[in-house]
Amino acid sequence: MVDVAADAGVSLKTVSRVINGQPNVDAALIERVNASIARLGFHRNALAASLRSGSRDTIGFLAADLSNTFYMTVAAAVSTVAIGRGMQVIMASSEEDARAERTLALDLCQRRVGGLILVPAGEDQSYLAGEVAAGTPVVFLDRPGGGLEADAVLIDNRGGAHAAVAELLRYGHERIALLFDSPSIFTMAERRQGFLDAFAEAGRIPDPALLVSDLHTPAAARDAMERLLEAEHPPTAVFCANNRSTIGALEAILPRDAEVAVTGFDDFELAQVLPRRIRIVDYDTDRMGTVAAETLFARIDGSAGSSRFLLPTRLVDRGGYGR
Amino acid sequence: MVDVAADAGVSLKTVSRVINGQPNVDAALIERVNASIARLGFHRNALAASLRSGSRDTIGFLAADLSNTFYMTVAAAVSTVAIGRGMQVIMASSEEDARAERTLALDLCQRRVGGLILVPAGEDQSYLAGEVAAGTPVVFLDRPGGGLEADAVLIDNRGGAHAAVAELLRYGHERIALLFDSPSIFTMAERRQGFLDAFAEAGRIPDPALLVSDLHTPAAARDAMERLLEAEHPPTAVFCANNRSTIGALEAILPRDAEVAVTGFDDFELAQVLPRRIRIVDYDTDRMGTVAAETLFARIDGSAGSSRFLLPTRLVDRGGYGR
DNA sequence: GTGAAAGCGCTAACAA
DNA sequence: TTGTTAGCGCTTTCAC
Repeated sequence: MVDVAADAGVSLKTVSRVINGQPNVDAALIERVNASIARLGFHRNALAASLRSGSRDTIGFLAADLSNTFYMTVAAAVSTVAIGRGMQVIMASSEEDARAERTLALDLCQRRVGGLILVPAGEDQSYLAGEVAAGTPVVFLDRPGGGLEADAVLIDNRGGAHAAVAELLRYGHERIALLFDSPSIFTMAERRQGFLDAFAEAGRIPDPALLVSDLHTPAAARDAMERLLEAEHPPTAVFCANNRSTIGALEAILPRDAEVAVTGFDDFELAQVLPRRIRIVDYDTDRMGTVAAETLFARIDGSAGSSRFLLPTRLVDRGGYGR
Repeated sequence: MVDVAADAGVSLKTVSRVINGQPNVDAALIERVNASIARLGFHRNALAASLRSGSRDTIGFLAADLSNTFYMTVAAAVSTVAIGRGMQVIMASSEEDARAERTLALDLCQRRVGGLILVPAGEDQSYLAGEVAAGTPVVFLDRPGGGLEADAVLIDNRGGAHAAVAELLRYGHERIALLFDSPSIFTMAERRQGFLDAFAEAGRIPDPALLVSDLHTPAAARDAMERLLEAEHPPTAVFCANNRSTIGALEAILPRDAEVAVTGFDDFELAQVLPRRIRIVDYDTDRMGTVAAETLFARIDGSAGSSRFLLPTRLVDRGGYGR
């Protein structure tokens, strides 16, 4: 910038004004400065600007698992909102590791992000208290954080699962299987609770033999479903608590054309072209990202308090062209 | 940092050394400094460190469409490599707009990213020449850039399409439809060329009535496929140049159980549970991100020249439990 | 409307 | 092993 100023025969400050489009600069000078900028191939250093002005022009997005398209979709929505505000998003992933979460979150804060959207991998986020107090707001996404007062944007996991299972019970299903991942994951515990709520409400007791946990992959869910189908008293319906479970269950059910009603939490690509009709607990992933970003920006802009958003779910049909 | 130094009764530089884990500091001083850091709740400003040292600790990833899971998967792989090097990824998307691409790319450079992985939306990236010359390497991803000497990591679109269509021809298909998006998109033009190559090699001429372009959505592909099926001379096979086309074609074919062999470019979730066997031109998306990131880091580390990686494809079976 | 000087928070270079 | 000084590139403050 010094060189540009010298080249254009103006002061540093005038160059700064031109670069930042500030008013009260003579049109002729603007011309001259711009010419010098072009001639010298000058490129402003946004880091230095940020350092001096104290402004923050990025936000951090810390997912739990970048290979999960769900978080990616949310990240895309967050990015759209951020770019609309002239900010950009630094993206990282804890890969479900609490230590990595902590390291990355603190690292993002060191980079002076204006705020942080965080999918907690660990139980305790009190390590961020200092940052929040120092003016870096945090919004929890998908799971509530622990040990830290902050906004949270969640899906109505329990309500969605409850509605899905209540429907199956209403249709007369007595033996409903539940396929899910580890109950230590917040969303899984909530969805299982919704399942149990529906049974309790109907005055029924689920068969413990039909509840299968720790299914991390579609293949595991497929094997579990096959075992259930081959058991003495197979289920007449199955509730799959995430899309990996649903896909696995279908891989077991479709080839043998088993008589099992399928309801799954989470929509997925191609659910439309399935040969049989299934029910899906759907929600608006984009909206989740948008709400999280807007909440964060509201905090950045100084709004106080902390709130918890519970995004609604709805039961929809998928597939079924064959029937 | 001044406060920490004062609190610990040491100089600024000693605090700096402790923070950066530099050697040759007395253990007792390290203790004292760390105690002061904790007491004062000090947080290092990575921007200032970066400004002074000239080091760069982020890379930019500029996708063309964040809602496309393909780019997200690549971004995840890039992020993994970057974090392994202690760097982080700033992510943005041009949403297929050349002007937005330019603005965002230059903005990332102003943020002093150490390098840029770019999916070109426009034809011409010569606007980055200054940045590249000034030491910000660029790697093109998925599409080659224009007007700029830089590495590119591409899929073997043409070869993959050629192999797929050659196989269909070998199996005796004469009337093969081609469903694809806009030929102005590099990958689409290449895949179409592969299709034509296979015909030329076999000494055949494709029926122009069976080549349908500008299918941006599964719904458009479905409609196109329906029209083809209802025409006087329907195709006996279809090659779908991307997964949106494949999904749309299946939505038309499966409900009427039409006798059409399906081959598609790009794998997709749930391809496994399709009721009929299809062929897919598959490739390693993760590897694409890894190669791009590693190429970028090699340039950052000073390797010279520019190379073009052509990632291989392979033909695989999907679905088909029903037959 | 324009410019000079100070300083954001840190690290490099050099000195002790 | 520790400290001093200068300065990264920019914006702020305030004077003109």
